[in-house]
Amino acid sequence: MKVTIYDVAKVAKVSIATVSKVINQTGSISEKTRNRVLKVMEDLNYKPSVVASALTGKRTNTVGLLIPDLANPFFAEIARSVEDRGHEAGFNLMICSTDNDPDKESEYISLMRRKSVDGIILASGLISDTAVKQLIDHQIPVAVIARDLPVLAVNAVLVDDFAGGYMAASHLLSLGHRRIGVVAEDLRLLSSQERVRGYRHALEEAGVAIDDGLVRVSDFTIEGGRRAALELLQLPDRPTALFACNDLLAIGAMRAAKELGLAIPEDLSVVGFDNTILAEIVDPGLTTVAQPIVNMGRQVVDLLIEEMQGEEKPARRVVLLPRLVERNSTAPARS
Amino acid sequence: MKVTIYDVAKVAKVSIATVSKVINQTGSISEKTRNRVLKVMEDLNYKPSVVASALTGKRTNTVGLLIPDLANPFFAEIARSVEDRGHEAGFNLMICSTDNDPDKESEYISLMRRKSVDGIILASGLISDTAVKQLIDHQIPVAVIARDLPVLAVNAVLVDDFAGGYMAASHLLSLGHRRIGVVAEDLRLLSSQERVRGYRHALEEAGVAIDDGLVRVSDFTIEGGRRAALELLQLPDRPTALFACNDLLAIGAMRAAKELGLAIPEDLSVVGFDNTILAEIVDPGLTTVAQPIVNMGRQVVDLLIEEMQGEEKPARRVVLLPRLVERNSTAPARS
DNA sequence: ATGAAAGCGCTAACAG
DNA sequence: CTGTTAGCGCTTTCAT
Repeated sequence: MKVTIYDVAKVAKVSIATVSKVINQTGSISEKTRNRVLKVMEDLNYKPSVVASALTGKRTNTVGLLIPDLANPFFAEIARSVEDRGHEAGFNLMICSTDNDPDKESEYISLMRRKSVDGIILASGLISDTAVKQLIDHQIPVAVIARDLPVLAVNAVLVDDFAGGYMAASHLLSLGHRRIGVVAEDLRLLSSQERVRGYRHALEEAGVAIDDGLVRVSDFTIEGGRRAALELLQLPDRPTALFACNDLLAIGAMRAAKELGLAIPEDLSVVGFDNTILAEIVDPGLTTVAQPIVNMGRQVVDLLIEEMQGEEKPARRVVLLPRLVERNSTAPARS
Repeated sequence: MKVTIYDVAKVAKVSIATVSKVINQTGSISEKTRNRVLKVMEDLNYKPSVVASALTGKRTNTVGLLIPDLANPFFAEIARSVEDRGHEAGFNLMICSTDNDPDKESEYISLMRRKSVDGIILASGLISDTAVKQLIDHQIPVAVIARDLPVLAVNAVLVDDFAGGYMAASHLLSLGHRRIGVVAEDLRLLSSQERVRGYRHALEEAGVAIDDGLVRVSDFTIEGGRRAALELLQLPDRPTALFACNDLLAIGAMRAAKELGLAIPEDLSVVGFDNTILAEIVDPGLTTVAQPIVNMGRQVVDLLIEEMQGEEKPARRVVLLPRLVERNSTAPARS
């Protein structure tokens, strides 16, 4: 059978309270007793039950992480950085992939509550405001990463998506491109809207007319990016550059170009977003707007921890600046 | 405050036992009472505490997943497939990245026990036999994926690594290559050894002399693969083909080739292992030995579930056959 | 069909 | 410094 605090107490000839105290380093215990208890715990290979201690109101030392898709390198990298920081802070991650499905999101949030996680980190997209509000109302620490929930007072860390879109477009403009297509993610995501807005702003600023036909909405997959790009590239007056709102889409766009016999960057420039490992690996290397993933991971965890410690600070939004990483998928427009 | 079973009982004017019974669909409850209780649970937005119910001996509906690195696409894909199947079966994943560090592995295993997971899936490499044996002794369901622990009676699903290595080498041999280098993973991993053994076997069978200098051990990173390949490619009589024991290493090898001005596949053929998304994305497309990741994920979960249901079947090893996916990184050797 | 009560393993007063 | 005891929220006999 499982060895419990009672077993330890019995063998060490003390009360369970004493054992509890040495486990938690609370109260005051004589050196001698402590060592005896410690030894017995060792001998019996005793592992205090987190479940039991949680029931008395202590932490579970696990936090939930909701992301759209673990198999998507961007989110896998986010998850890893959150995990690392979490490990330092002493907790584990319960990870759930939602596929950006609001039903799954609600289901998982509810599940996390039932499992008494100490907090929840949200990277998944469409979470309904009410679901999040419920968490807040129930005092469950929440922090958001790589997504914005502007209406709610929630701790969040994200990049300036507007600036990112602006940087991408400006880069292409500075290379002389004038017809710049966009392969956007699901526009229900605020971050997507912002990226497109940044793009638009750059164009306006440069005095380039905006052609709404040049913006195509896609899903989150390479295949989706490919299809959207295919449409754009078969337009009568095809764009000479494409801004894809994430690296996966950008790769799909590169595929589309290849199919149509367009060379990158000679015939078509492409810029992505995220700077995942994929951007580094495709050929030609993908010029992309980098999110500081590791840093973002650290920061959400830190925000969450503050919250878990009950500090009643007002919610903060940490907005990091993205950075353009130039590789070889962009070049001057042909004159 | 949190709403408990007592609150529900009070409002519904029944005992907590009755509420418990409607929650768990046990005992027999009149239609009328059931509906009343259900309604109250709804109204109060009551969520039964998994922690409390676990303390009474029921499942936590969470299983631990130990992998080397969540940011590694192969393991991220494994994790996702395990998660999906787990979701169907009603449980969540607690995911831990171990970096193949035995200390972390033990630490995490111990932690999972403290947290009363219902079972553990191991994909991490070096887990000491004693750690696993402890789990088995304590009747904790364990299943292994993509790794072999041959000494122990543990449920496992893995590909035939030997066959995979053999396929990779045979493919290169059939293209006329005779000097075939190997970029191996950490040889403490049985799977690595097997892949190399398969390679050796293919060479022997083909009557090609084996040159141990052609096998370089690396870590799990692109950079490691690059370095190892660089050494191999600078050998006086350099290999015309490379077998890299995973896709990441293969990509490193491709980088090395590029640095040395070698064209792939004209000057150098490269084959990888795993068939992650990376193999599809690099240019040229990487010929690689595919592991049926999704299928593997399903199968471990199913094995684990059998175990959790207490079926005292002897441990099974499901060995799947890998499959060579030919892309454009391999070509006939120059004559 | 329903309820009373004894735990599950641990924590936290409180008493001594 | 150490022990007694009352919960934490739920499950499960066992009565009724």
